[in-house]
Amino acid sequence: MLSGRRREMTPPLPEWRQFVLESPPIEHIRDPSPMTVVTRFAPSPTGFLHIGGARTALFNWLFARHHGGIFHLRIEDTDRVRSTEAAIEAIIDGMKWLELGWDGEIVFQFARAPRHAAVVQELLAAGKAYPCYCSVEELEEMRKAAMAAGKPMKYDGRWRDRDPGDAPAGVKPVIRLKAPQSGETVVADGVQGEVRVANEQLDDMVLLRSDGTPTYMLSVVVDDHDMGITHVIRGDDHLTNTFRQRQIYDAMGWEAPHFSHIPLIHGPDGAKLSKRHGALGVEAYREMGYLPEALRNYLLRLGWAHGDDEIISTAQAIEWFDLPGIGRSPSRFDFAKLDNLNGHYLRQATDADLAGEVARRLGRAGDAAALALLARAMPGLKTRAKNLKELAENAAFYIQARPLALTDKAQAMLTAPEAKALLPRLMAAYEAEGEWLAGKLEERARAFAETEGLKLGAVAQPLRAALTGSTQSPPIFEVMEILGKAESLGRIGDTMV
RNA sequence: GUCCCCAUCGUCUAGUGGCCUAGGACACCAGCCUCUCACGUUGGUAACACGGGUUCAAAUCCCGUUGGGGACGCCA
Repeated sequence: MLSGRRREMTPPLPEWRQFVLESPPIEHIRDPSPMTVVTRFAPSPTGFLHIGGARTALFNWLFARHHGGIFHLRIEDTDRVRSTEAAIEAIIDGMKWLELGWDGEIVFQFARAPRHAAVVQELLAAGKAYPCYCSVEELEEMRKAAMAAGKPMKYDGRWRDRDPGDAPAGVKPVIRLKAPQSGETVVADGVQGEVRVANEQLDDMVLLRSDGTPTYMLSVVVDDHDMGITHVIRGDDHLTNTFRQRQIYDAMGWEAPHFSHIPLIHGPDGAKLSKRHGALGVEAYREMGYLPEALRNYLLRLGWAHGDDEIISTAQAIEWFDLPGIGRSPSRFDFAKLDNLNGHYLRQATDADLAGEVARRLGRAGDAAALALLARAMPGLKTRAKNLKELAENAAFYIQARPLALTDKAQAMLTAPEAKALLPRLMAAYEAEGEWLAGKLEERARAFAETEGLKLGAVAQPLRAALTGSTQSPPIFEVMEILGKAESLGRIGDTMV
């Protein structure tokens, strides 16, 4: 494993750069203890950390934490064209926001390319790999012909046993694995069970590109082996890749890790997740006002179950998480359920934390007075919002400067003759109030309504419009207490000009 | 085209042959609470894709059909 000592020696560079500088690419970092569970999350930095990746990361993290093991983050940046630093940062920010901490330094796959190439040299020396000089045109023809003939689309192995002397001049070969041509390859999957495929279906995969860089198929195997990964938990889309990877493990005589392929997440329409529905980066969920603990709980329940339990704290999840609990069928992303869960965690959050978040969203981060006011208002506010964005919108009236902006409905209510007649007298009654407490204020409103021959609602609604600028708000007498006498009377007065 | 995987209420799921006239949660509908909107609470609608087997007994096991998904790159 990666040692803690190395971390202390690292220069003050961005955390995610450290491994690149510190790690000698050709080095075995296999954990000496075979009993320790080691998992990893290995995204490719070609985009943000999307929701499916976040769930994969969560499962790996939970599994490692459950077993007191190690969880690594590995950036699969071997595609130099599509990998970007912005994507790397987005992934790291996403992991941090979700509070999925990794152990050791981040492993950058591209930095280990020399090690990957060295493994291929071993394979070549052992006669388990060979150079192939096929052109992309030839390959394309092969695929077309195979499809037309109703056969699997694969490379036909024409350079497998050919004399290297036949090599066309000036062509750099790729290196392919000399894969078994008969029999079958079996994978015992932790989720899908035993899965097998006939080796005739598989072709001799490319290990090293003609420019000498390793392919994904090779890199994952070498890195997972070198990092001592014991359990690979990843998306279902890798299930068929596993057969090929298995062949590399076998060729090297390495023990393969235990695989678990979790079903993919689909959009609400059952189709592949697109940007239209859930395939947003986790930062988009943060922006929408979802809490990391809510998202974790939601993602956990999407594809994993522990009986009828729905609300599962992270501590509880670590205690309970296991492979048998993972479902085998794909699931759809459902914002309604996420909203419900988020509402739950929102109500659970402390008023101070919420006030801070709201103040930030309203551009009043450092405003101590606003913070204090919001914190006091939070109990009434947090049952009425399902996310932080909504919470901030609903809280805005508390800290807005007079005169208040009014919604159309509030405006209509205040311009109605009944209200115009009512408010001045009600205001006069409140000016006499000495104890500015919700209970007292309500008593006074009730008494006032009775003498006027009105229902309480007929008094409370205009009051609400005047004090909050809206027809919906927390209990209005609670609002008055929090706002204070001066501000309350001021707002009522504003409606009479 | 070839191979692989999947299939319980609208959605997430419980269920590992009898405890299931299928349970929970979200959503939805109705009631209660109530100064609005929420929260909370009570109740309700709603599913084992289809067809064959195996068995005394099948949502659960087997086969097929249909439907969905995934993989077949010198992408990851």
